[in-house]
Amino acid sequence: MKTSLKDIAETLKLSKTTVSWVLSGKGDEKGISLATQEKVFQCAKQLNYQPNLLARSLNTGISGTIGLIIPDITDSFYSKVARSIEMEAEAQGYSLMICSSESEIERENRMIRLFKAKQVDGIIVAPTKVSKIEIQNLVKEGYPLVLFDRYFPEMQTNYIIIDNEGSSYELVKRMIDNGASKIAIITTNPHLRTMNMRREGYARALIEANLPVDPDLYGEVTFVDYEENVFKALDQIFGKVPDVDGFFFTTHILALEAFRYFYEKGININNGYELACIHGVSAFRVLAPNMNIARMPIEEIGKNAVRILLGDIKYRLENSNGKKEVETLVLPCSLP
Amino acid sequence: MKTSLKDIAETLKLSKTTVSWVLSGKGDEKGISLATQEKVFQCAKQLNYQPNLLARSLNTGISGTIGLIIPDITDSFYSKVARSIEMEAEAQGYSLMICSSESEIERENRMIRLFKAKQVDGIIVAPTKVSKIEIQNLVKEGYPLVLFDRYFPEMQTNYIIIDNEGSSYELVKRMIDNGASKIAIITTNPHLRTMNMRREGYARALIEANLPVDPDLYGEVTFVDYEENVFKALDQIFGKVPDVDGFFFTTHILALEAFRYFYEKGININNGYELACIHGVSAFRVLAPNMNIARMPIEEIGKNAVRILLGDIKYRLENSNGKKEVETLVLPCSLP
DNA sequence: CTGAAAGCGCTTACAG
DNA sequence: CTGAAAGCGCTTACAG
Repeated sequence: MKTSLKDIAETLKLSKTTVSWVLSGKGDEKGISLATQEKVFQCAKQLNYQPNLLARSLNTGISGTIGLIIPDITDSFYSKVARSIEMEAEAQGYSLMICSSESEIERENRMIRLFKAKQVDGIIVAPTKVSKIEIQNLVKEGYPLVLFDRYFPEMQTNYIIIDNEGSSYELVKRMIDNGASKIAIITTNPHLRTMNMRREGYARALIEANLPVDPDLYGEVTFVDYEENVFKALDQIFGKVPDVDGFFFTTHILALEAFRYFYEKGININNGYELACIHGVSAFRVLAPNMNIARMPIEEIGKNAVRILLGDIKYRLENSNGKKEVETLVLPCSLP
Repeated sequence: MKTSLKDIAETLKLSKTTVSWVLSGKGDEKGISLATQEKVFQCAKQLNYQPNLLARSLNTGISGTIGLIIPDITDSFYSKVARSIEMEAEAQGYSLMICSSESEIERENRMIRLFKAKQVDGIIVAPTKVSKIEIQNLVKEGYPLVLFDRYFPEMQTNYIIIDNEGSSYELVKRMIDNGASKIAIITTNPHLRTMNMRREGYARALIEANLPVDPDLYGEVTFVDYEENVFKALDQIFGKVPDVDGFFFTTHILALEAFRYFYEKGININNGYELACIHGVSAFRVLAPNMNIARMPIEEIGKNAVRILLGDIKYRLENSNGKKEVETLVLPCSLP
């Protein structure tokens, strides 16, 4: 049913070699007569020939596919980066396989193994918490790899992160400049370096302004059941510091939940409070038009991830197994 | 560097056949001695053998991969369905390739061709407006295919949609029951059957309640630059019908934009207005806690899409080229 | 200007 | 109980 090179070769009484060369655009280079080339193209079109990319990949060792693993495809940050990566990869002639790890370490490891088995040329991953085993294997094998959003300082890998500390610092500084002095931080997953840095930026801004880093203004929320836990954390903060006058949210998810809290408690958060959040979603334009938002450089992340990965892939092709030195990028957020 | 079946066979002085059988779990069935099996497993583990799935697929004609094409991966509806499909596919032993068509017909066609070239076993697609050529080809070839969200009545395909007319009717009925009588509809892409059905449901509810279907309450927004166009549509409606008392949004995207409008104009939409929307996003819980929302049966869509697709795939394997009759599903939304 | 042959890494009748 | 061989659909030296 499906037509193959062989079918074309047989109908035209040519060799598969010739057909393959013509179809892959090497006709002129290989000095194949225009007449023959024309015949081949004609026949291919007529039989509706579609090359079997699997066979090609098996032969060349190049799949033309890169793998992307993100914690959650429904998270607006990750899905936007995914789109950016898809567009960039496509522009470079690569296709993309996307998988969610669901923040489960075992899923992440499984996905990496799957990608390798499917012979993807390289992998981009926003690693989940403590993910290690398979990422370590990738590093050991010199498999083209780019991490983003999170990274492991003890591992020699390419990575792209945002300037978590600096962005947080700038956000909190703006809140202070606008008059806030009792600024709470609502954060999660403190074991993540990412979150640590955000907390540090927050603290630096406070200290610089001679404000205390008050533990009573620290709201930490476990990620499971975060809906409920955001409420608890806010209850506590309002209990201990009733005149709190600012909130710094380390993620948009926490902020959205907090807005639900404010709404339910009848707190008009857009009046008398300073707000800040890392990463913005469209609902914020309505919910809190004045919130200070550090906008993620989505396009930059996507473009650079693909660029670095393809660089590694190319390098590896040319210097079999040679290991290129890693590239690390700390991108600034755009601030108000 | 990478170990293959051959490497194991050679180190163990066995044939590739034996090794392949053992590793694919057919050792007992083929009567291979436990001693040999043990040796093979040992060696595979030691050499860190990972089968090349490309080679297997080329041989068996089964890639174990299904392709998914959605208009926009950053849209919360589509990304949630994507996640549901990914989970369900994985549970069935399939992996998933996701691509966005970006609502561009040429991209969609290209993606379908790519999927075929990569030999995916079947394709799930939420088609874009007028997409046809390649989908028609798929149908003609009997390629396993499931459409969702949108479909083409003139084509014999599996599809899963929600009950657009019924859900819209129910939503508008609730608004009327709650006292609204001048209900505007804000909609887009009127050439889509989906949107047409939603408008028809809206009209039926009005007519049933002896309310006029007032053209002045009809707000149609082109999808490009919809931000701006939502504002224009609302301006017009308020201009012509100042005492409008309800808004039915046919998509969450339009509603979000409208909330921005209400906010900017200082209209307290949660007071004196009835609201309804097809598909809910988390921000609505804060922006409009009383809005009537028809919740999409995300899990149902995902599960059924995979079930139907795998059914087709299996059927086709067993009856080469036989065409199974198509399955069409109209799922209800859950209503308030 | 064109072709025969080997090989990518698997699986699977067929044979003993 | 195990193996030699063909084949999936390509690409690419090598040869003429």
